[in-house]
Amino acid sequence: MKAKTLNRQSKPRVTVKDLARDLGMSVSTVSRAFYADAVIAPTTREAVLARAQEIGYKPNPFAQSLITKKTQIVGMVVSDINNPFYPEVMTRLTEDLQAIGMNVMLVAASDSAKVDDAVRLLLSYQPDLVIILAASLSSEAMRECRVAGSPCIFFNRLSLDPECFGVSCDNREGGRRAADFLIDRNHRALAYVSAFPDASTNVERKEGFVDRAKERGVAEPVVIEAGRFSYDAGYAAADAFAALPFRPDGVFCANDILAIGFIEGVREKLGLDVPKHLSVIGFDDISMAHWPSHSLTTIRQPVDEMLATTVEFARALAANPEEKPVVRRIVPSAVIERNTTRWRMEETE
Amino acid sequence: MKAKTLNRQSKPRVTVKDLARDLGMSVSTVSRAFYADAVIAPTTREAVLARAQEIGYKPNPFAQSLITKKTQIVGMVVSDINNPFYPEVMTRLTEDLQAIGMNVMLVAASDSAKVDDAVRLLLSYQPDLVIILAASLSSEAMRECRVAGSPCIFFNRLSLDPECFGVSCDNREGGRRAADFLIDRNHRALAYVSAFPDASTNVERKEGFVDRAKERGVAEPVVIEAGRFSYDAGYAAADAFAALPFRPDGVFCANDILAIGFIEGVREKLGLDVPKHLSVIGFDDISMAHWPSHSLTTIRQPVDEMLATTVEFARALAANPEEKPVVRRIVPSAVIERNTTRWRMEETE
DNA sequence: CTGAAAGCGCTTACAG
DNA sequence: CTGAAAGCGCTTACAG
Repeated sequence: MKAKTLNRQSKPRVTVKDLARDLGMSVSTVSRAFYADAVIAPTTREAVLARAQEIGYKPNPFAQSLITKKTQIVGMVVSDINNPFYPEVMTRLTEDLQAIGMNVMLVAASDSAKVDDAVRLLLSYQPDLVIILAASLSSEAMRECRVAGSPCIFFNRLSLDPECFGVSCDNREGGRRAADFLIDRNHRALAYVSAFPDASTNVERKEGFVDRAKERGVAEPVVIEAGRFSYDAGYAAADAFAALPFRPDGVFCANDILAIGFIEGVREKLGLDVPKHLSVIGFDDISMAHWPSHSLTTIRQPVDEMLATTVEFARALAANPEEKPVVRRIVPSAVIERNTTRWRMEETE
Repeated sequence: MKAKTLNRQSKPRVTVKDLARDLGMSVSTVSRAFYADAVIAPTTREAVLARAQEIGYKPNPFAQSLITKKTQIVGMVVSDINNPFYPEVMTRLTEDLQAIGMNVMLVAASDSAKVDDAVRLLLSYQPDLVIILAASLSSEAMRECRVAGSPCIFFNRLSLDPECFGVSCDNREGGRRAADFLIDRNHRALAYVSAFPDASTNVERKEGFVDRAKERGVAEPVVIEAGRFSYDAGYAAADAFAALPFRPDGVFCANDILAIGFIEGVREKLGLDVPKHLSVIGFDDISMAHWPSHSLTTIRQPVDEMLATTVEFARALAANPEEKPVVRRIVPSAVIERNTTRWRMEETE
């Protein structure tokens, strides 16, 4: 319920009618000029488009979607903004989507409880699809998307729902590579610093890491629960690390920002040096990771491919909302070695 | 020009007609229930709203805006995503706007040349207003906004255009405080690390800093041109710093991310210690600034007030697009002292 | 206070 | 290939 207010005073927009009158054509013909596969004489189309350009006519998207039931709108749901990985993804995705004529309607929610409300608001605009970045959607909210006819794409963090599209990197493989990297360099006491326990990214990275360690015959990595993907959580996790009955020499953190916090916590609070006393690996390769003060060894997300895949899905869904859901996992880079890891001496066990 | 495609298959949405039939009322009456100041019997309204809730009816915003010429959409233009200050602002602003029933349409453009195109696309959705974060709009683009009847609010970085709203902190005052802080602590050789030369934020911070130094009778601060608001620009600026004929002992950087890059450049490349050899002050107080590894002395932006003011403007403009433009500057915090600054010894000059 | 009718700016069968 | 007409889902004078 909103207050009724005066109409906008600005100059009235130019409409199909205006353009049709100007050209001495019917509105139907003018309209057809804007649809690639409409039947219309090429020369007519050209004339219409040229004149439209001149007098600044563009079809009103609201009127269009009223009829076509297509909005060219993609909803984007964001919540975890602590992680610098997302702002970049968000803006690049937006740009790429704009390039194919889709507009992004942004929905933000600090805590996930509010995500559902936000999604509801979003759905009233009938987005052709919704992309979820770093947020989990309640199954209720997902049902609503389905009813509204807006398919979902989960980016990075995946959903259990088989009805949803997904794009992420192969986190399990990333975890395995982290394990191999450390084991190859003689690390034998491994630990995983775990973030949000329900996030697929966290779970898969952990599983890959732990499984591979077992396969290689190394003691099962200990898991430290940091609980979230954030600097503060990593910093706090240093305490749990200190409380361990032994000191791991190789630590894989759920992502970069967590690793950076962890390293600083370990240094400040425990007086330990990385990589002298322990090696630390992150995940993402955010730009901060290569800053000299961090110089973090990490695994790069295949962001370009992930973005391209998402846009591809978006395009397919815009054309046909009934498209069958698929989730694509893209293999990440090998470990990028910087200054938070090093070889361990061979030890007699 | 787009491809024509099949209509969405999903269940048809429930419309006013459905609800009216269900309630045995006219569509006019049903419609009126959703407008606070429409003439309608309170009991009728209640009945309509209750039933709408039950069967999941919500007015179609496209149909609504076709008539009211109001879209409840605010366009948000973003470009400088290197600066961690913006993601937070972006999401908080989005949340706050959602809370008053407005939806955010995001427009991103990596380089400012593309901003204009992006704005054009945005305008086809006739946003009730557009908020510009960290981007400059060409006067051409601003003219288009005016023609389209979408007023602009510049957030943080201001525009010269007197027709635009603006919300920022009092950057000049911030610059003065930085000068006072350093001078009070016996710094006598001051420098300013300048970012994007056209940004009002940069210009005003510099002017405040320089003016205040002069007022206090200290030698005019030297200006180092870093050119952009980014870590890399700050890191690179260390070279220009080294090339100076003397070594400043107090440096004020245009913002935090620049300061962090500068400090690291100075440490890594020149082997200087901050704050031992020189003090450095940033601007913004991004969350990174209080991380132990940076522990940056800085001036906090009054983000809460800036956000509140922006939302207030947005609300006013939604009610009346003819609202007279005003720019509001909010006084920033005093310098927040951390570990990149310290007292200088009294020197004989 | 309520309802019938016109109309917002478009697209799309349907005829020609 | 083009045009006249109906209709998308709403709101809002206008009558009553």
